[in-house]
Amino acid sequence: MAVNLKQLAELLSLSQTTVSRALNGYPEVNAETRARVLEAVRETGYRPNRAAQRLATGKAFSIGLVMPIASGIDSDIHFGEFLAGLAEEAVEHDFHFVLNPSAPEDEEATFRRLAASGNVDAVFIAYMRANDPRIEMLKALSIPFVVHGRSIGGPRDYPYLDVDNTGAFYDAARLLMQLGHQRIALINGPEHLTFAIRRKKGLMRALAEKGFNLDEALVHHSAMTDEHGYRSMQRFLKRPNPPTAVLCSSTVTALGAVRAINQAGLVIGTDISLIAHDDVLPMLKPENFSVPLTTTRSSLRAAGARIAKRLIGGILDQGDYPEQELWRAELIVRASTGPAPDRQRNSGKTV
Amino acid sequence: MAVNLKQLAELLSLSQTTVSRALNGYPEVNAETRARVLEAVRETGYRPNRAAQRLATGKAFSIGLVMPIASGIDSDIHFGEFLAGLAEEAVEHDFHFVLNPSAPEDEEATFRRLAASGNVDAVFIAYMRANDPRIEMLKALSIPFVVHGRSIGGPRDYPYLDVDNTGAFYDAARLLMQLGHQRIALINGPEHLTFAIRRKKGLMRALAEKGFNLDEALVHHSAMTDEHGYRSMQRFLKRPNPPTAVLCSSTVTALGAVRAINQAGLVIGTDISLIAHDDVLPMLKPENFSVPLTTTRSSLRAAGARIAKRLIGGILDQGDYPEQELWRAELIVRASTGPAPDRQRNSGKTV
DNA sequence: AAATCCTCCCAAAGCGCTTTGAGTAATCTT
DNA sequence: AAGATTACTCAAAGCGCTTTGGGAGGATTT
Repeated sequence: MAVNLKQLAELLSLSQTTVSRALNGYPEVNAETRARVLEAVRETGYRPNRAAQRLATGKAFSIGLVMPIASGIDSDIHFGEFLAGLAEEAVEHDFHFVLNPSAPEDEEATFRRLAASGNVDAVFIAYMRANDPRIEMLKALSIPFVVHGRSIGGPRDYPYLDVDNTGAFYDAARLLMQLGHQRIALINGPEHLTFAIRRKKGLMRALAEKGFNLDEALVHHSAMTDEHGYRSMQRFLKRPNPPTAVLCSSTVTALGAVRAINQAGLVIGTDISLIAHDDVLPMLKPENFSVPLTTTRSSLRAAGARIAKRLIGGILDQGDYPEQELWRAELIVRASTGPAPDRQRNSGKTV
Repeated sequence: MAVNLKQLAELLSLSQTTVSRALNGYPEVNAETRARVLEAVRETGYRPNRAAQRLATGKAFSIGLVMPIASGIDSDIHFGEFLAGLAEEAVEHDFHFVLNPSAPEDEEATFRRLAASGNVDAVFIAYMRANDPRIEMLKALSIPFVVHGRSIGGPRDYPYLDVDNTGAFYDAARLLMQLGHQRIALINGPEHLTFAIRRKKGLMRALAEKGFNLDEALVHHSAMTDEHGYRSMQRFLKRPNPPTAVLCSSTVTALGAVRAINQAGLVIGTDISLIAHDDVLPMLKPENFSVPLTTTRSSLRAAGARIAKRLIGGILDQGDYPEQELWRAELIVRASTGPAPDRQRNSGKTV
């Protein structure tokens, strides 16, 4: 059924060498010949045998994934979505994964083993922490890698793809402040993860610009679940001087927050404004909330696909990708943001 | 650095053939010689080159995973936990994964491509539905597979690993009924998935044995999130004749249910009993609930590891595993179950 | 003592690709 | 017109393993 290179060469009355070169884009082959080869490939459905390629090139055509299994980092919905993006792109290029569940304390050994095994050409890491030791580790092992996120502190010259979390939450906060909000709460992700640190920073920056300080009591850090969103919001609302607006690190936490707000009898977009970061989770669209959510949007799945693309491009020496990418999140205004209640009354008077 | 077979053979003054046979457990090699080989392997740290093995044997040493990305099936915490088990075992045997995200409508094409690619020796599937078409599909493609769960209807002779969900919830319900409960609610998983169907059946069976009927109003189906657990429980409690006990399909939904119960001012284990199915999620231990939960326990991670073991064993023609396994869940009684309120009053009188 | 059978080991072929090192014909220099 | 380039193409060597088809030597049979 399946043809191999030898048969294909025979069919074309060419040598294997030439066919191989034609396929792999080497320059020393006639354009016309290359076209003939490509045509034959199409007709026969020829697919190079990966095992043979592996053996001949020494490349593994697979990428390593070290899955943190710490109790803090749940392999949650966000991770699954990201993984889907990675896998989508990988499957396209016929790349495999080596999944390595690893407790944080075994991480170094896991990386070492992975690098030594020759089973992967590159690895991917995420869930960056401040001064994350993994970057140095991977550099020392001199195995190509791309990280999703960025460390804070430590080396600066390493390949990453990150969302401009500071910018996203700065933009969001600024919008809220333009609407007159001053007491802005933050339902953030786990405290030690850099994306959460940066989001908080974005909020602080926006506040500082207008001469305000962040009230630490209005910042909660936790895993990004509905439940935590609910509890955090509830606690905010119980305060003597509750916030008039809230930023959520995920539409998942927003779900809980919205519930708490509704339960308190408040109207979103009027009594309280809410902006969530939208990872573009297929089952949780901000436009489907009872009050459509204003969001900072950046697709996790797209990030996964992009990282896979870079990883694979690097392994295949093809395509030229920037080493460091910072994606800007889009601020999309929907109905969950409105003028701050005080100001609303004011403007009512002046009109 | 890394030795290969040739060097190892030279070192031992043996032929590659003999060394290879010694390593792969062929009988025609002297026990003493084999011991020498094994010793040399230990000393040199020899690891066979997987690419070469692939090429020589035609095996891929990797297993395919078709990840459903339907909006109903979130790649949730349960899936991550299962995957960790799979991966743990796979990494042990140096097996790779081919992750295939696929929408349900593309499933067949995905399987077909996967089977034709020769990139995997076997595939794994889960989230069984009633009359699940995938079993026939995989049989037709004659690619080895193991399913997590069981279909209902359709062929019966296929390899699976399942938890006795009917039995688990039967046992749980029976315990409740022995405690005097008669109105038992069920917070179940998605309605179309077979594990949910079976759990409901287990409850019905226990009720029927004592001449009771299941009140359909006391059964809710949904994705197993905290939020859904909360809402379901809340709705149950609002009913004119609320249940005295509830079964939860996951400790995740139990989390929400417990919250709703507390909020209603009821005491778990006294006013209302609760039994949850415990998948042994590391971050959600039933014994850590404010009132430790009575559970039916069966580790998802262990199931993942077991399936990987069977898949790999089958590929390597080693080890003899049963084709069909039905794991019995343990019923572990903790503090969340107690006598039904009515009966409690009665016994109060009689004592 | 010859014939047969094990037991243990080996040389060599082959898996399907990439890559090295040449080689041929056509084109360009001088 | 001879030598130097250029543009294509090829044969063959490997990559590191498994597996086929023997084959030597000792033990067992007849």
